[in-house]
Amino acid sequence: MPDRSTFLNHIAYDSVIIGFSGDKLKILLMEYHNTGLFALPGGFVGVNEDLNDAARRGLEERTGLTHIYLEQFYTFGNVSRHQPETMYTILKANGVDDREHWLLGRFISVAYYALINYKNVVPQPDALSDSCTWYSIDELPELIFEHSAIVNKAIETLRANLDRKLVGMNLLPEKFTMKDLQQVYEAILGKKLHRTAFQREMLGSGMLIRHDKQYNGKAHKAPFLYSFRERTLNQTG
Amino acid sequence: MPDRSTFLNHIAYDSVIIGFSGDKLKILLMEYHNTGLFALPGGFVGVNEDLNDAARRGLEERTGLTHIYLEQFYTFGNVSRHQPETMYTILKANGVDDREHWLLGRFISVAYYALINYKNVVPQPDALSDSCTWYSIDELPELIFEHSAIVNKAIETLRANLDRKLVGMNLLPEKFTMKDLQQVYEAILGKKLHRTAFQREMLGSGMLIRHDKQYNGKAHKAPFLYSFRERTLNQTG
DNA sequence: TCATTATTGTCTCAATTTGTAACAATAATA
DNA sequence: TATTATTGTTACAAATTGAGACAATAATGA
Repeated sequence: MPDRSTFLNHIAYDSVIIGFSGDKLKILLMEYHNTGLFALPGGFVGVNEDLNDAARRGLEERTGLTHIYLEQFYTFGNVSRHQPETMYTILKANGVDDREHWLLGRFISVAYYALINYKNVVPQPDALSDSCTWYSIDELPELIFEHSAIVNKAIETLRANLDRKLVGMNLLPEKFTMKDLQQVYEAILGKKLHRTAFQREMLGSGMLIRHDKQYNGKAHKAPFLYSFRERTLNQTG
Repeated sequence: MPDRSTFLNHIAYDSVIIGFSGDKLKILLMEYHNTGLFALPGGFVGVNEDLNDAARRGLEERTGLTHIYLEQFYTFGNVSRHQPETMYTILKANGVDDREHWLLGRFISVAYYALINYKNVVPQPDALSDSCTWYSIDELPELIFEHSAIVNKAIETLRANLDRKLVGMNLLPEKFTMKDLQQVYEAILGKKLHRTAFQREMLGSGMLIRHDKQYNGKAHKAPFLYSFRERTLNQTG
């Protein structure tokens, strides 16, 4: 249980951890013990810890991965977010019955999104929650606080940032086909793209390296595998 | 002097208030009494106040304007930002000699930028400062905390958002010439644009309304005045 | 009154980029 | 060996962009 004296009061962070599988974006959600309440993974900022470091630490604790694309995108601070009853339910379900607990106060939440290759991840529930699982972006359960709004704004931001190239490379494995890459773009933009124009643009950008072909046992021409020329990570700050 | 009990501890906001005059971007800075210290205008969040409302309230107090384009763009929370000695200097210069004052604690700062027509503004110093003045973006004095980094990131964000059209309309008066508009774009992008291509793009976008000509007494063809088709304001949140 | 000056609005044309389709290449299969 | 389902490349029209030419003015001043 987080201790009041080691964290900055009134400040939290929440992370929208985004993965990609086949054709859909997925998000990591936590479910709290015996409550049926779902939330984004998040945490608090140590009194001697940089804000962005705190978010990164929390992400590592949750996913076990250390070098991850993480970007701060907005800070949520509406009074209506403050739902002490909900938080009290969670605390009580964890054996903490304290009406004066510091977590019942009002918190401002700094929101981040992370992009990861979801096959590499074994989600780790924290002390308060009993599951930490991937959910498809279009089949999310109801979330506590204003976490649904946070997810929506994360997707919106991701869309707007797609052209800055950093996105695809963090959602795919080291090597991938042109079709894989196009599916990532389509999942983010929510629309179909023209195959040959997409291929031309990607090849023309010079950001891809072509490798051997991938023989996948299907009855048609085998696609090339590609990787990104340089991995750019740790965009926080 | 802000009171501890009426504001959320550890949380502040700072605003980069951007105006445009002729050919340069300008920023509002405050100078604290008898200290020679410069800072961005900022403030704190009331215990029952939405974060974005707090920033807007502070902006109104500072400029006297009520309908202003205001956008949250990043939250700064590095430990190195915490400089209690600097804050103590400011407090002491204002007659507050209290080593335990709440403002000496560590603060996370949510940063906003605002776009305004700077001719409409009469800057209002607050209780702690004795001047609140426009400075050219390329002639800023040294700023306290990490306020210089905040300014840089604001300009960077503004540049990235320029294509979303909302920018120019908030930096110019109701009616303006095509040249005025081009100068705003050039000041933000930091580079010259091709006159006729710019004109074609702006006219083609359909976002401008053409009005009468402006006879400015110069020995050449008089330019048309334009206005934006719809004013879009209050983008916070 | 009339040429001069500085700037504006429009037009033209080439260069580049984009949208769309055609087509040949090729792994596996029957 | 023909068939099938893709993939990589090429081709070409359509649209956009870059850069300049040029005519249309407001004021000035001879």
